[in-house]
Amino acid sequence: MARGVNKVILIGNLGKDPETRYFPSGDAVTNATLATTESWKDKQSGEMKEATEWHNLVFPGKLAEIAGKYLKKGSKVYVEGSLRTRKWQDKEGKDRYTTEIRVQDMQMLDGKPGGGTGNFGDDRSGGYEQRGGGSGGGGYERSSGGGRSAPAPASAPADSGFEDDDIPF
Amino acid sequence: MARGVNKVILIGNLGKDPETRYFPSGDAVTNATLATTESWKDKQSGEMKEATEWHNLVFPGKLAEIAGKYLKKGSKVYVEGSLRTRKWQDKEGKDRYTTEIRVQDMQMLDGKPGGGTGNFGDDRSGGYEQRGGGSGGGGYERSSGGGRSAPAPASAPADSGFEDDDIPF
Amino acid sequence: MARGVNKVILIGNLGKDPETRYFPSGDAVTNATLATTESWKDKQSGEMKEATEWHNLVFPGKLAEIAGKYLKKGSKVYVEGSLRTRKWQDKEGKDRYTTEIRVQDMQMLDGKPGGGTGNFGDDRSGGYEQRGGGSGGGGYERSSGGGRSAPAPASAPADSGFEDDDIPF
Amino acid sequence: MARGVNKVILIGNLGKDPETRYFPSGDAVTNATLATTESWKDKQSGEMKEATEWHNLVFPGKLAEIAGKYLKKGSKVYVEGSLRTRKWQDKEGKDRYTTEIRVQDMQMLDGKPGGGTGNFGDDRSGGYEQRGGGSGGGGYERSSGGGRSAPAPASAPADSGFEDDDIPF
DNA sequence: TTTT
DNA sequence: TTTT
Repeated sequence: MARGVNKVILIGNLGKDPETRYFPSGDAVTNATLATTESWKDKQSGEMKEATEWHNLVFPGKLAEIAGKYLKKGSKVYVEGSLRTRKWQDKEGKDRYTTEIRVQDMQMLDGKPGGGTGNFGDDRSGGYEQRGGGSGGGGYERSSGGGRSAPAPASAPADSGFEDDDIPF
Repeated sequence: MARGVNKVILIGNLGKDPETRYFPSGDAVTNATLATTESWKDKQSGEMKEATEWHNLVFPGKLAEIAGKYLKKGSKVYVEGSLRTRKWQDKEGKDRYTTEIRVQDMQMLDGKPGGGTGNFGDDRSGGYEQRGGGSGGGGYERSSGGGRSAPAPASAPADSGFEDDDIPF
Repeated sequence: MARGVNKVILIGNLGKDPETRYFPSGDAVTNATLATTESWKDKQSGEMKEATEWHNLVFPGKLAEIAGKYLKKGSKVYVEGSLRTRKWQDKEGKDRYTTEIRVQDMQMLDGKPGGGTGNFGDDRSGGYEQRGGGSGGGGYERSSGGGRSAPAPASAPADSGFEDDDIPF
Repeated sequence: MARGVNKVILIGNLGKDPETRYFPSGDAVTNATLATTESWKDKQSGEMKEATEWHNLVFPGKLAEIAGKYLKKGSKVYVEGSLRTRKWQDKEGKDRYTTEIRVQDMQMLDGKPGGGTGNFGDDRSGGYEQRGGGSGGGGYERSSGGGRSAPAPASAPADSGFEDDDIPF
């Protein structure tokens, strides 16, 4: 449950290759930075201005592996997630805060590079009567099935899938 | 998987009490209509205009039961879902189409009436390391468990976890 | 003003070339259909299923011209807008209803074709101190100004435009 | 124009009364903090956990005045905006970063207290044929008309209407 | 640090 | 610091 709504939707490009770390538990987490740029005409000077915003993305669980595998520097991606401000200490022991986007859904928007444009996340835009666990799982099986290097990934629930134990992410 | 994004976010009031139907399978589906109103000043006349849009909501699975139980005519609610246009035949056998919002998340926004403001849906805005099944599951179990009249509903995944108590995310 | 929230976010591909109509007033409106596809593994059979949803897009005002000019069959696009169900009469004079997405923001997601990936709409993600009226205006003027074939479109507010007094909305 | 999408949607309660500052230019900016809370059942212990996320809201321009006037500690509110990470220096001159939500639309969700549930922002969910300039302005006129202290605010564009100088927010 |  |  949640009291409130905490939702972020971003489309942008990754600033560098994502980095994946593994916990002792075997869980993975992938970090990436995503840029969104906006431009506008300055009211005074009339000249074009531009500003880029950098977002810290955190891909949990299965998305971590997908992101780590298919995304790279420059990748254009749609992500949906929630905001979380994490507290940490700098070298002097002072409290610092970093706001991150916990990704819950992602969709690759690049045209081709072995790419595909699958939605990787807990997207349940779909049916509810006869589905196996979120609208995600299946697509990936299809695309990755065969154990090849998966040239065209599809999608997976962020963390759904009760019987999805055969899903490789 | 999904190729593309199909997302709807609405806040409005229900036009009448929701109606819940049960399938032979035991699954429930609740239908409701939600109004969003906008007003504007007419350019020509300068007078205020107002238009109300009615949305057909379909609550699948567990959300069906929650919606049927806690929502009523006039309830203010936040819903997140996806669009689906359903084809059907009228009496003359002609094809007709109705566009519905398949609700995946909902949040009651009314103040008090036995109410609460829980997020009922597959909201996973939250953690992924140590959670019991999406931010939804627990709350719902808690609130509905016991079969009482549940004065303070909490939340439930849209279509996840019937057997979610052991799900590691 | 609006009482409520009525928001739609879609990413998909156009089913055919958009069609632009002009009103006597000179205002343009462009219609297009956008597909979002989802797939899932059938619970019973275990086989992959797939369903495509078609959305009726309506681009008002300046977006109409941009959409008519830069989008074509197959274009991948992000749109943000609101739902509106329009009533009309069929040949027998019977009431029919069609639900459309009134586009307020759009972003082309295709890689290259003279394209660009500009956000065309009333995106004001940006500054507020020194802007001219929505982060859009400039881009659009820039890209459309001159009447050239505008190889690299940029963006325009859906209905901002300080000097937009000729726009009927 | 914008390359990318940078969108945040929040529903929560204000942690304290908003604070409004005025620039020499006369422009106002209001700051507020908004809490979103989620709860979940701990995987291990099975007990309920709860975490609250605090968001720094920045209401620019006209929204600043509305927020400063109608919102207060505890107010439940819907906001839509974009993320911006602001750089600043602490006492030691070290770079620090704070992520804020630049509010572009807001909607009060409290029932009554002098309140109203108007959408305050650049919501253009609405018509385009005969509108006066964004779905915002008008509503407010209506509700505030009379010059009273405006017990039931309505709505206003976030940053539209330069000639809206007659609009009291 | 990305993209256009 | 809010809310339930």
